[in-house]
Amino acid sequence: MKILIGGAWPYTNYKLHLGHVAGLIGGDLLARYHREKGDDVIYVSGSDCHGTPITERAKKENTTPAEISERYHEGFTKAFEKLNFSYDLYTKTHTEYHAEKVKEIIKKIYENGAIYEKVEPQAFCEKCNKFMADRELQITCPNCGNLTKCDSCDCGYTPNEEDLLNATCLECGSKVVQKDNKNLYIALSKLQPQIEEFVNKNKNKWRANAQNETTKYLKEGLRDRAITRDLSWGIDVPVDGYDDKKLYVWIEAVLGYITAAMKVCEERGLNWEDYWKNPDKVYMVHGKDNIVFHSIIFPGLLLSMNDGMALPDTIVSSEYLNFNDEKISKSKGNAIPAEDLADKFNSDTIRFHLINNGPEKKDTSFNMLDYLTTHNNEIVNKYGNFVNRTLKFKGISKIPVATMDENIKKVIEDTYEEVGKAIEKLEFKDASSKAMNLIEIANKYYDDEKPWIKYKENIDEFNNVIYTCANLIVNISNIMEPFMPSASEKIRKVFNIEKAKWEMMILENEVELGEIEPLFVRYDEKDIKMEEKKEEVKEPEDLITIDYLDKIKLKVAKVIEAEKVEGSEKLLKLKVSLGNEQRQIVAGLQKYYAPEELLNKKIVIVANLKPAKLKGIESQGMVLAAGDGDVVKALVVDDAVEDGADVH
RNA sequence: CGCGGGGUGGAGCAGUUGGCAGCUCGUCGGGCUCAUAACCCGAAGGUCGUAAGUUCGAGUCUUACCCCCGCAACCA
Repeated sequence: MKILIGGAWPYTNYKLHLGHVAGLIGGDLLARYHREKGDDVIYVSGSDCHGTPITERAKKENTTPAEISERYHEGFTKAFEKLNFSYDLYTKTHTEYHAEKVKEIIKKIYENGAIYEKVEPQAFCEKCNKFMADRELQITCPNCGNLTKCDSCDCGYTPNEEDLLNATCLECGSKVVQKDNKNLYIALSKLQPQIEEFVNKNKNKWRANAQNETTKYLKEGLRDRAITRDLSWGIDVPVDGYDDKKLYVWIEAVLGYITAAMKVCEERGLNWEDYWKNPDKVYMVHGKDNIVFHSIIFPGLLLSMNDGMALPDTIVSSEYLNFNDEKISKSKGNAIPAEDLADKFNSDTIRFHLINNGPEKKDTSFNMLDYLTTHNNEIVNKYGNFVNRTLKFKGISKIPVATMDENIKKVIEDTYEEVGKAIEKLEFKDASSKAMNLIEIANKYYDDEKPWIKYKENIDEFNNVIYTCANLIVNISNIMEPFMPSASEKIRKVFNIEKAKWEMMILENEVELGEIEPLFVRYDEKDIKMEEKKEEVKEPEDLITIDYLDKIKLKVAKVIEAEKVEGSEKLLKLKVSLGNEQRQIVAGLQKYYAPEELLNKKIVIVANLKPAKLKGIESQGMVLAAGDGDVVKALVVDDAVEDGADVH
């Protein structure tokens, strides 16, 4: 069987966190399972490097989008390695190869007539000389009165077209104008019947959330979507007249499933078309926020290629993993970087815990204490200990070949079947529980047979029991391979087994037992206490993240008026110019400056500090100053710097 | 009346087409000594968010309400 598995491409503007892993681990589970079955698997993914958020981030950090995305791409790669993801290729969208292949595909779709040009008025900032996306604009929300980005307001209001007429550029603050802009659109509306047919055909193979979400969009009727953006960071548009634009990230990122598979095939001397045009199964593994891109946009592109491409028949979309019952978000500071956790704890048990407690059908919550419980009480105690009590049985140095218990043999066979079935039904939690169940049965068998008594009273019976237990271990390692690959590998080493297989394995030769290391090491509650504390504090007091720094908007302001505040010994009232706006600021500088001393100086202010009233006078910012005691001086900037300039 | 997901023993969850309410952890009691104080057995503990309805029978279907969470499409 030819199996294609595509894991979602994580976006390179933040570290890979446990939420991502919880959604993606299913892909690795499927890949390892199918490989054990002897299927021909191509499992790919990569980092999504392009798009607006990365560009914005780069600007703020005064670096290049390439630097930002590369930094995170490296982190992602390491995190996946540490968690034993078995991608055939983990690449990124910012490669020559991907760009070239994407351009070929888009060109083909354009030539097929499924991509067309449309001219529409769009917000344009004359000062920045560019077209603006909604998220790059701001307005005063007509609903709550606060300043907000134009894609949506915190109060829940979504600005409409009329509201946007008054929008200002988030970057320079000037009012935007409407100007005709041309973009390429993909004609999804025409594909409605084909996509509906595709969805209906595969409905029962998808996770329920994917079915629901997709049906919702289909019900509303598919809309054509722009596939180009006014950006400088991304993949060039392979159509004349679009030199100043790039392809929309989602369009090119999903094509990564194809380009990465092409690359794998190229390296292995295979024909990629054998896979993408005639696979037995195509799995797409991602979180619920990615559903429509995989269930509508990507199939839309595949159909538009009009080239016999297969469609993703199995959509494995997970819900969200929360942390301590809160949504994982970087602003809350509770996004545990996957790499850090993998460094400090056991990657196998992290995998197992995330699968066994994963957000399969609804959001679930992760916390360190639960993880510790899974690690110690489930895996160390049951799995680790079963292996240990068999292989380190006092007094024996080898496992003899004897007679296997028939009941146990049957149970093992059933477990292969049931766990396999559950995995194929995408019920990974159930699969993990059933696999674990075999280990519980193994421990029970051990206790029932009492080998420590048989060892003294009946050596033949003892040999049968210990041989049966050894066979249990070997088969458990096969069944657990998709969940906990490192432990399985350790077991294979002891038994000189080359490869995990999804089938009954019976030992044919006696096994010499050398120095056996424990499969897992127990953690103390103290180990995680440290972790939890650190996470709760979010960041140590003296270290802030770059994200935090981004929140503080520092600007250069020219003092145009300065006077003492009536009835105050400390305060000065200043009027400052930020170029396009003026502000009133009350600062505690009277002791250190005569008002006229400050006039015309260029100082630095915190521009987004919540306004406060001091002595009844509103202060719309804060002056930065240095020193304490008798010497305090405002930060003065060179005259060459423009009023209102960002400080970074 | 924007859309969606969810509320099941102390905790985390499973309950497919309605048919005596299950699993893991934790708690309590007992057993064992091969093993990483691990393993095995037994027990306690739930009026399945609330109210009404359909049905011989509802956690499972219908309606209303309460509470929690997520998403509102040029945002990955």
